Amino acid sequence: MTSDEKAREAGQDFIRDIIRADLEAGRHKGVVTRFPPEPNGYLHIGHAKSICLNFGVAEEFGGRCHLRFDDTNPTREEQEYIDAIERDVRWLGFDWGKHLYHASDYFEQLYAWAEHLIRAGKAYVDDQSQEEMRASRGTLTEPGRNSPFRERTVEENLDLLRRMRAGEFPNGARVLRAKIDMGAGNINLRDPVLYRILHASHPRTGTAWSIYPSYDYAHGQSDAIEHITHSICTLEFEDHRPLYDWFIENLPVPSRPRQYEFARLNLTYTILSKRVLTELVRGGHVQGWDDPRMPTLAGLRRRGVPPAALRDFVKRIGVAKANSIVDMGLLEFSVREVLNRTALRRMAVLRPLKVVIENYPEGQTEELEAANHPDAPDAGARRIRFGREIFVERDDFMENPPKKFYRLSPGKEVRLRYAYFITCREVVKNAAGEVVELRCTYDPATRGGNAPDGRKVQATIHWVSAADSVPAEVRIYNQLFAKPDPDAGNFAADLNPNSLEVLADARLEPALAGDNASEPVQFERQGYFCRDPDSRPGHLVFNRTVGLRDTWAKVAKA
RNA sequence: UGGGGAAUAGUUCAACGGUAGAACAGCGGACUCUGACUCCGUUAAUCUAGGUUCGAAUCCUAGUUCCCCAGCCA
Repeated sequence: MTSDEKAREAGQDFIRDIIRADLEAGRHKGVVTRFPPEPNGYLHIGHAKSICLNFGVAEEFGGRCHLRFDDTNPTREEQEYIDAIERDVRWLGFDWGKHLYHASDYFEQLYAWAEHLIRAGKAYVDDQSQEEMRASRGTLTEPGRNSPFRERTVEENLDLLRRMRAGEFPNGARVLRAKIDMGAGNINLRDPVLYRILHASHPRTGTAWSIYPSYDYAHGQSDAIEHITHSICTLEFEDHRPLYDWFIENLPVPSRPRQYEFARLNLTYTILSKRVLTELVRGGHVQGWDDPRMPTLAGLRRRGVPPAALRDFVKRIGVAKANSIVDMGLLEFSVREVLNRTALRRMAVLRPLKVVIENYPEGQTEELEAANHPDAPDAGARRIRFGREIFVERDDFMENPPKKFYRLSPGKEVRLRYAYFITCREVVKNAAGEVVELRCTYDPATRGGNAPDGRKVQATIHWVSAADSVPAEVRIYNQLFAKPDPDAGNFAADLNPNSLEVLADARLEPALAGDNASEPVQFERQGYFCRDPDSRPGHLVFNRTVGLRDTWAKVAKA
């Protein structure tokens, strides 16, 4: 596909409309975007929306997208996060090529521009304490007051800034502020801070600096240095745009980027806030950043969500300026959509119920053929061993079934997938009255699953051989939060106590012990699963990525 | 009560003065060796009130509701 074709196929959101118009008007030769994470946490699905937008737009319009770390605050940034972010962006399917940058790459230039602003009388060093600054900033409805240090001479400001840089003052002693308008309705324009003193070691610049630029001061100028054409960010930065523009207009920057804002992603039953996700990890509410219940890319990956599903999801939700909350069900749809096409089929019994086939000769076994993917003959088939004793799913048997229950019950005949028709003859219970075993008979004429006499069964159920299946632990994940709109301010109260369900006694068909560990599989009639890295020889662990759509569950509930 | 934004089916997004459309969800049906997949059908929306216009979701006016901003976080 040529880039013209790609551009035509590009989505129809307002960002792409703007870019299309800019290109047609000749305002830019090409489009350059950037994804600018701060390395203070792991990326989550909300970032995936931004990554797909920035990299997607660049690709569609034949431009490029930079990965730039917004590493201006060494007190909360770590190398671990830098590594994780690079890994996650790559995993999502995007490549920044040689365009890996850091705001810290520009510290020297940013500093030079700070002196430039001082010389132009547009910045000054303020000695007020943090409390004094807060008090003089005014409120949402009242204007602020000018700092008593606002009219220092250029020489004094230059001297103080240089000594700030040299590390002569303790943290918090002074800041460099832009001289804009303490009476502005937009609080971001009330002499914002450009530099603060931070005696902290930076992952990249070490202890070379004792002052660090603020986001507002660093971001736009970094964009300009990289010749970013469209600087796409989220809605909360909308009222920073006048400040973004002020710096660009008052500094001799090499290009003229423009900022555009879109609504960040919100998803039901989860919280997309780095602060909350960090607390979930640090507070031990989850096992780590890659806990499969986490909406982090690392968590989704471990859960078995394919990157293609995330990209599909992002395409479906669109890009707009209205705050919204996307139904988690839509993500699940995208996951099933991709996995249904790609995942090989296997049989696994999550909650085993033993079945003895009374008329099947003792000691005899045989091999039956099962398709790896019924809709994709190219995927081939594997052979599975059948014998006198098998396991079926407990949920597939009911002693006193309601009318619409098609599966096994006393006297009822069903098909064992790829095997035989069996009929339930007897129910064996323990002293507590619990069903512990089913005695069934099979029809040898139905080998492979078809009756020569053409008779039908209402249900086909999955099974595994008792002798040949392998034990496994299966982890079922439910929503991390019990409410569709958990309170980020008090998230612990809304946690779902049943977000993790461990099934310790599952039985898998043996192929699953040998299959390529990273491949997703469908456990027939149940859902999509993947092997968890916790697996060890002799102890397999599988994660449920997402269940199959379950119409029966709805019928049963009604 | 300052500044900045946003309001269209249950949800998310289109429609850019000319028949309000899609996806997901829902409902009904067909098919089926997965109660899956697939296919068919179907319910369902322009925040309110005025105005401009032959014609308004779209333009104007007034209002309503919701979101963001008072870090030396990003």
